[in-house]
Amino acid sequence: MSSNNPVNLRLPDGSVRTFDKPVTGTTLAADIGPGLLKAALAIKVNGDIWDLSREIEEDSDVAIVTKKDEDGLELLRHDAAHIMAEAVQELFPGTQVTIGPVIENGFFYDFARDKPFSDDDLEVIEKRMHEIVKRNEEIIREVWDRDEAIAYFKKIGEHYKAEIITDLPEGEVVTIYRQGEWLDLCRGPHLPSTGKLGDAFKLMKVAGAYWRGDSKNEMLTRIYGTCWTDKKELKAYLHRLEEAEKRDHRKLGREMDLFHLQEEAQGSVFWHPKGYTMWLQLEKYIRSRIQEFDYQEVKTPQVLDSKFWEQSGHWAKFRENMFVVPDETPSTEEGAPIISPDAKLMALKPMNCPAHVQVFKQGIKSYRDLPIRMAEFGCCHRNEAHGALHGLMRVRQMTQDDGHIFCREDQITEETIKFCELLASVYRDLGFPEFRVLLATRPEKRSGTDESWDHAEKSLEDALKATGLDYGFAPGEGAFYGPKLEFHLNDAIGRTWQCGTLQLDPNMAKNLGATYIGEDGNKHTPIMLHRAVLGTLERFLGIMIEHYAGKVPMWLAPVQAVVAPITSEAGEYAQEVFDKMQAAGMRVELDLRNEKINYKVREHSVKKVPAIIVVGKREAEQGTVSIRRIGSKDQTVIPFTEALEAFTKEATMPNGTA
RNA sequence: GCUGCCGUAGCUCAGGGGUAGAGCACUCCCUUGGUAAGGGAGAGGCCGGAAGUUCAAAUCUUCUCGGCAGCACCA
Repeated sequence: MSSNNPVNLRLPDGSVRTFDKPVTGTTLAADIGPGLLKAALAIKVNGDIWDLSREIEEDSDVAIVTKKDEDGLELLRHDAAHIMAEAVQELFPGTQVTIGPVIENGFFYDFARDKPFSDDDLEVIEKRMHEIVKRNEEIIREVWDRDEAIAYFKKIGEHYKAEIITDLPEGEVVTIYRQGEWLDLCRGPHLPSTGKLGDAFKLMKVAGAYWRGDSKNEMLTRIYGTCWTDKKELKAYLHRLEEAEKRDHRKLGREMDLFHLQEEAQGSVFWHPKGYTMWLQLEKYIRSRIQEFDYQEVKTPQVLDSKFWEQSGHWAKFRENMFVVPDETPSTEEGAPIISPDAKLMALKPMNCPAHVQVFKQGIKSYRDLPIRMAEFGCCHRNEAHGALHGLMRVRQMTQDDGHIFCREDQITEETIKFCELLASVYRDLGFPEFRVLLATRPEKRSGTDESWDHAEKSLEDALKATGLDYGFAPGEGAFYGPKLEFHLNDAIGRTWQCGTLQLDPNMAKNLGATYIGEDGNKHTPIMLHRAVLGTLERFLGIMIEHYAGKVPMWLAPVQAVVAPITSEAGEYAQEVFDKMQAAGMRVELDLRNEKINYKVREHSVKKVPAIIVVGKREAEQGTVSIRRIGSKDQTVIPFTEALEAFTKEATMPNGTA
């Protein structure tokens, strides 16, 4: 078998096969067996995924990639994007292609076209994709000269592609993939032919997306698709999506009668009694937690003079997100403008920090006073873009579980560790043992010098390292006054939302003239740590509703139990049970309606009441209750006194507060 | 804010150039029924708003407001 230039390929099981040159992934797969040759999508060479047709020149560790591998699925999705692009360009000549990456569960491709695609186009495109798969076009990798490639794409009117190649780092190999008549610039790797994609894909939706993610650039039209290894998985995915939609907090909010939104107060929540009960419970819990961590709660003004915001830097960096309020008596004169053009301006606070600095500034502070941990359930208003609003997750009026830690430079690490400790234990208590941490660095629009940012970013990262948490980066995502840690949680359909945050701010206290007297007797500017554990009560409740699909823990549930007699015969006993539970401090309802027990059970189940307590003649005679828990079809019959004890225990907050 | 889609009773949705329908919810009546919808009767909308085309518009056109998804922005 060996010859002058043999290539040794070592398989994952450790066995080595030797081939004469030229050798490719296809050679290897064919050598192993016809079944694998058919299933092969690509080959992993020393950890990198290569096309099957690419020649392997040296001895390597290899593995054939099939659909069953995670890498294989990614290949399928990537090729689905390419095949979609081919279909689009066949059907809509003149459309330019830009980028088409793999994303979670699928792929997308951004196109430039005068008229954006509509939902109706998707069907046609999808049909053509299936045809391209049937054609089973061979996919061929070619290495092109950079300048030739640029010239070529310019010539055929693909200006975005030409721009992409132009911006490739020097020395990067320009590879082109050909499938049938069509070709695209791509790093690869790809399947050997379009037929390997199969039919487990579906185009999902059209959306606009800015070229290079910048709203100053032109908007492209993006087509999203999903792609799986087989139809069964595709179906399962679509089913999962449907199920997730049932957990949408906006839907559950209506069904459970928690809150509503209406256009006269866009982005601001009307909390109903039940929703506000949850709010109050959560607030009570977090309040007791911050007390435990030595925070002092304050309450500061809602409307402040614009000159105040000028000082804080908000006027320059944040004004477009602020609600401005004229400080003037509105004119009642017919036809006259309500507010004169030279009215003095105030603004609703978008953040609590400048107000907290004012509290700090009252009286002289010593270094011995630090750290000062000031907390506020601060109601803030931000004029968010219409398109950004989203149920409870993104609102215009929000209540943060805000806090500012005024500390010395040398206290940053300890305070960061303490905060992360608090946050992690709160998240654990609330059902989120896992969360994502990101370090967000300096944005384009910022105040403060580069030196102060260098320093702030470094000390925040050092402090973060000291917490031992795993973290990633969010470049350019910091607040305008400082870098921040972001703590993210997911909603029902996997979108991630920033909840908790810790922001290191070396600038604001200085801008607002806050100082303390140091050990040396001189004035120093305190460091401010802006921090929120939940982030906002609105968003966090939204996340919790989705996380628990409405079936929140009993301590948080607006109605903890419903007592439902089977017939009026047990009405008196039901009343007695109800009274005792209420007297024990539980949020309980009594359902005496003349309805069948089936009907009552169904209704309270839909409302996600944690416990339905059914009582009939038997229970009345024996002093028991029949308990049906939400999410279960079983019932347990136990003595009422026992049940009450268990319920009161369960209704206790995670940290033991009643 | 940008792109696409959508906007009919409280909710979910059907209809579609000749002045509007279903199920659930609501009100009343019958039913006292053992763990996710018992039966009957009734009330409720002028079809997001404005303008236009037409003998005639919820149905077509334009504009506008709002919702949803994505993008951008952000807790």
